[in-house]
Amino acid sequence: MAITQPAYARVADVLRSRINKGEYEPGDLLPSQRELREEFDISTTTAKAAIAQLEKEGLIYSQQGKGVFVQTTRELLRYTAGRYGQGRPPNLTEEEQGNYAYDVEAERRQVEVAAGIAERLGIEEGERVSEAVYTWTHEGETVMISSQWEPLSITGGTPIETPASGDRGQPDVITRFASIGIHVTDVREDIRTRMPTPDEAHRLKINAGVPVFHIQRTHFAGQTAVETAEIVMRGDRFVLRNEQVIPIAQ
Amino acid sequence: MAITQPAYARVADVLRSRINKGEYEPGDLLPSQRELREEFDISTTTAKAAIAQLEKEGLIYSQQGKGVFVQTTRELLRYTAGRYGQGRPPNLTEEEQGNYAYDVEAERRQVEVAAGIAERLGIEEGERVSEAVYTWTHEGETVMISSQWEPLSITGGTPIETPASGDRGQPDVITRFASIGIHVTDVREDIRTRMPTPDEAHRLKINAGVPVFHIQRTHFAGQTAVETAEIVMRGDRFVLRNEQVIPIAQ
DNA sequence: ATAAATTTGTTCGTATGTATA
DNA sequence: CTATACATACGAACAAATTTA
Repeated sequence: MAITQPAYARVADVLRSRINKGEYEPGDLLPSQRELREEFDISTTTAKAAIAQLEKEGLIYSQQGKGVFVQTTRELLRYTAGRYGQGRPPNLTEEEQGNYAYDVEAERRQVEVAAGIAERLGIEEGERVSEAVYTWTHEGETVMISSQWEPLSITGGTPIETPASGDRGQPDVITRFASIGIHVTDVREDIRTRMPTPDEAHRLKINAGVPVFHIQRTHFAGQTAVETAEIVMRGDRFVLRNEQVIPIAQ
Repeated sequence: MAITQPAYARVADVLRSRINKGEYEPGDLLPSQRELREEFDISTTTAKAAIAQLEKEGLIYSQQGKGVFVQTTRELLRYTAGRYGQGRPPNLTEEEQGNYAYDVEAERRQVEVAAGIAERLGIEEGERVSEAVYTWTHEGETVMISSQWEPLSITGGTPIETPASGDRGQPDVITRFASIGIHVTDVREDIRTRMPTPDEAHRLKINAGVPVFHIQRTHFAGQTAVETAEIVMRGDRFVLRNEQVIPIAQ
């Protein structure tokens, strides 16, 4: 039971319902602050507060000099779990295949491992690891950034010492390690969601009100961690899909 | 190359670095707006802008009359994919087991199915379905809300016509359907992240700057969808974990 | 190509309301 | 009851980005 709603909330409600009814479609320009002042007989401050409210909800975003727009949420499909690093899922339509056409830029170096990563790899802090930083773009848009670490005690001196990008730009950890006789038995992923850091928001050109997926992934060969990665994905461009086949007998 | 940073951004940077350095810990009270005005020689507006910036990043939240606090991010572990509806994962520590102690409140009714849900169930809009709405609480805190639909053309007249909550409050779809001779073969989940709607923010008592996981799950028996659900989880309380076992032979 | 107009971004100051200690 | 804290709201001015004339 709201006693009396603040003016900015009332204006936000009206705009939100217009968006939900489709009066303003994704990408459309919303009324300017001046128009809101006149239509609702409110001050600049209140108009800005209404805009800020809908920005926090991720419904709209504003651009200086241009105006306020309804968020677009073009989604790419991405498979989680066993699908990571194993290329595209099977049986995709042509349109879906386009969604898997990434461009990847990579930077690779050898460094001393930081504490948190060392723990995930089960090695001592300061040990040498290969580090690779990837930037994934789709249709000119940066949609994902990731970092990857592998202990040089495992890959050092082998042909896979330097992490490589596969055909589709997707570094296939399992195949790479298999090539030196190490068979990955498990992949674990912890998936979180949060708002981007200022740096991430800048690199991913994320609009206000858009969260990110943050995935920590580790490949295991038996009890030994052979690779771990941090993956940050735009929350408005990805759907993580899990498909699990249930064994027939209980 | 930032030419000159706005005053509010500079203040936000200082506060953010204090939080990251641990000078303010989760739950701690930050300086009041009056103190910020004095410390940084800024106006009310600028102090509020700095606070708003860090709220958008999900680092802090404010409470009228009390002050501004560093966000706490107590996490519950939750398994995705095949784990849904199959109880707790095995081999949990005592602490982790506590994380699975949910209380569930359920409302159940029979309704005519809406368009979107009908499509996912592969039935006609307006067909009769059972609908169940669950509210999941953990230590007195609402952490998840979900809705579940099953076609009455499948379950109507059977002992499982009314969706039931299992031992741990987790309705076990696979076991329930098995009891009437229907064997679930696949579970599909599409996982999205977004900011909560005002209604969700209210029901989940979510602080500013905290996104939610939004999961659409469907259970299939062969080609037939037998159940579908919408699940909304607090993004600051859940980690979705995937563990995938890789077959030995390629 | 330039200038003017439009729009959002930043910042100031002030006043009042509401929740909490 | 009082003081403190954040929330809401008004008005004004200038800056920065963009569009329009």
